[in-house]
Amino acid sequence: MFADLYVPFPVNGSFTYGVPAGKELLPGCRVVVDFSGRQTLAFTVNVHESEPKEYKVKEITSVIDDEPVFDRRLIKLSEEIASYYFSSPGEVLSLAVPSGRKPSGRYRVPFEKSEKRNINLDHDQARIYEEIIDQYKAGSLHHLLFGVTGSGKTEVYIELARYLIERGRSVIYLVPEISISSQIFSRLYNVFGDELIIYHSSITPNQRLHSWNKFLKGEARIAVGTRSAVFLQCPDLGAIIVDEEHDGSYKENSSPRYNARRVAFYRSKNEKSLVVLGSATPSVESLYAAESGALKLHRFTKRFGSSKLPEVEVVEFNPGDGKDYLSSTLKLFTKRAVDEGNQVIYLLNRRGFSPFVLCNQCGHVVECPHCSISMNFHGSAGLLCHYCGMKKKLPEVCEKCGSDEIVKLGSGTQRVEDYIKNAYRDFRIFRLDRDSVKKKNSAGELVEKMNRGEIDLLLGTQMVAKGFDFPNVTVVGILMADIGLHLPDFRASERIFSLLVQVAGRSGRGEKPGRVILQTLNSEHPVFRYIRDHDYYSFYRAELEERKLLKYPPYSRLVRLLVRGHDEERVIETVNRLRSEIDSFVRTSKADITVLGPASAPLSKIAKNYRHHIILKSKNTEELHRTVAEVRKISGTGKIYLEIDMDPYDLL
DNA sequence: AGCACGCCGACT
DNA sequence: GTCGGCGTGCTC
Repeated sequence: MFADLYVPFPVNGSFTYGVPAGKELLPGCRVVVDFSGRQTLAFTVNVHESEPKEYKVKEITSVIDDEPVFDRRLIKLSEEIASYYFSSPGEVLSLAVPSGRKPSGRYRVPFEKSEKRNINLDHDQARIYEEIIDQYKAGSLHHLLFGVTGSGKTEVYIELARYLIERGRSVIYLVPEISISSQIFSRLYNVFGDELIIYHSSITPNQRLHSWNKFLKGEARIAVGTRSAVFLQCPDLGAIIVDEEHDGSYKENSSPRYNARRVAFYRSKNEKSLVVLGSATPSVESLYAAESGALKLHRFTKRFGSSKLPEVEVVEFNPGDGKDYLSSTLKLFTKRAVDEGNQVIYLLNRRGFSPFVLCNQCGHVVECPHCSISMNFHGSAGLLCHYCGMKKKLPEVCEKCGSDEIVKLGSGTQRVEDYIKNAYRDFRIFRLDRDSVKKKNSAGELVEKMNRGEIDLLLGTQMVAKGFDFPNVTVVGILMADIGLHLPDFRASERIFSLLVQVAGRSGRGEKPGRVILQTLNSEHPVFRYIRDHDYYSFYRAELEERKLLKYPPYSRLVRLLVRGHDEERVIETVNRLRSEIDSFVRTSKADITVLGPASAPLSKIAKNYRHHIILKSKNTEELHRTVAEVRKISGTGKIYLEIDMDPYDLL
């Protein structure tokens, strides 16, 4: 017996190994083999009796699974995804299939199970639910739910899932990475109980395998998870729901650089399943697709029940470096809200104390020695690089001129936490950011404390913006709305717009009306006007106009070719060679492709790697693919690496 | 991805 | 004359 295997390396095609005598092996099982001198995991795609003539086969070292953990559908999907993203099927499979060896460990839900709650859809929700079911029966598989924050998309997802599960089908419910701390897990658990599995990166490999198998066998019919849950196997896939579909965390940031949203459409094509995207701020691409008819658009006209959208006030405010972070308007509304027993959320989208440490004499900024990034002051933890994690002590004198006038500029959540604890002495204040979460299970603890009303003011980074549903929050303060708006990236406005709309939407979700105070250095900026007016469409139109002018998505497709390495000269030499290779291919093949660069990437150095990139733009996906396939052999040699990013999320 | 093979420069 | 840089190709 022989087996054709995919190995988790960027190699094309499968490799044939001998099955040990007396061993049973089925396609879909994982094995361990010696591949060019290394013991490696491999994936069985085919078992047969024909011995290869041209080479001598090696024998499989060991078989991991008695029963298959994937089938033909996942093999086909991994081939499609590999070819779209310039990866290999084995690499996709090693990402898709859990790495655990023995399925074990029930996943303990970190929350209490309440009795199953019946959901009553309101008029809007019921209308949209019926619409989707009708269109689904008529053969429309692709849908976009567009509803303001708090309009109750979740209930529609749940009812759709229930409809499909009752008909013996399975449902995958994707959430952004950040929502691990959100309440969606307990909410679904309360509806579906043991029919639900949870699948995200912070459960152990063996737990992942356990959940994978439950879903594979149909013992659980609904799976909620992050990006990689899009690959879960089941007997009959009914739908993939992509909540907060605009979110960047659906895009994988290392090879294979897939976008789970796109994978959902591949699966839909192969398995005839529904795809339901949903957002209060749909990505420009998705709304554009809906307008051109590729997706069915379903609009909620208002918030769920009696709650109204919060009133947004844009306040021109300059914190004047640490003198004051709060405008009098924000202070006023905050105090009033807490006095009335309500809760307040402040967003400050920057961690740490200060993003810059510099010398007042010569202006020298302390940078990470491995990245082209200023180091962030984190109080007693010293200096921290937010890109590579490098830590360093705060220098007592300037590294350059020896002056002892070291100043810290700008402000992050930790510094502002100190400030507001002083400003509101009797408030119970909680900080939520990556640094505070690391310490303890603060996310779960936070949700409980917020629900019990033991927190008056929650301050945090973008983590506070997503997935929380606290009915007593009536005031949201956005402390420095400008942060991130001017990043050199074509999606910068879109990211800030959706972040600010999301956080604004945390306010006034219950009976009481909500208010948002948006503090900015430039209240004239159109993005803030759109947010104030809850006017997604004007934002969208303006953004489309810009994208059209610059031929960015959705008017083109992008590929980013990034060359990186420790030796900058060789990086530049390689990227230049790449460019001339592209030019000559584009010239001879007459491909309709715009080539930008090479240029140093905005983050010109990360973790000792210098980064230079070339951007390809085209309407023609096939020509893009052919061009990249042709030039990728100019890949890194030695310690120079070429990263190919199809449909990049950012260009930083 | 990792590794062996193989071809041209500056050196004990 | 060799050591060693890195470009090329292979791995069942």
